[in-house]
Amino acid sequence: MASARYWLMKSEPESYSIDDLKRDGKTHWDGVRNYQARNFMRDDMQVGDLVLFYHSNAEPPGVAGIAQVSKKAYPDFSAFDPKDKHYDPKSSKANPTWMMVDLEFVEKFLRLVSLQELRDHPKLGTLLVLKRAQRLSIQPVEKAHFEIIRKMGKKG
DNA sequence: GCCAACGTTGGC
DNA sequence: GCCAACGTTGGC
Repeated sequence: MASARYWLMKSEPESYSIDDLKRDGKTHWDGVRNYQARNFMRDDMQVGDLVLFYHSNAEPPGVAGIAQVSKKAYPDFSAFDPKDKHYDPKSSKANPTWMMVDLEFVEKFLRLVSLQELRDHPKLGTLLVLKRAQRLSIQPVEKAHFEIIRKMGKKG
């Protein structure tokens, strides 16, 4: 079995925050409509992979906590529902275009680790989320970077 | 609210 | 297959 991977996944806290995940315990990550992000979920995510839960479009934006992949990729049923915001008529049940994974809550950081703090950290230079206009909603993260950010979130 | 950057669409 | 137009993301 390949070793666990680490990820960063963005969510707008107004639609789904780390507190929502804490309340729910787990959730399905529906609504991803970007091929690169889908491929990460479909091809690379394994049960047990750890995820930095990132609040985007927030004040301030940053990493709010940690989640864990609890179910491998399966068809995103929100694409089949004409009433759903993320409905995609090109995706059929017989041949689904879009996939999702399930995430379960692991921990909420003692404090939000802001995007600015990530930028200021000397060892996080290649972290993808720091790149200008990096819009990808699911990004791979190096283990060393994951550990640094987790530690930042555990300090007051 | 602005707008740069980027992915997708569709005309040719 | 090119590329302009368009829609979306997301920091500021």
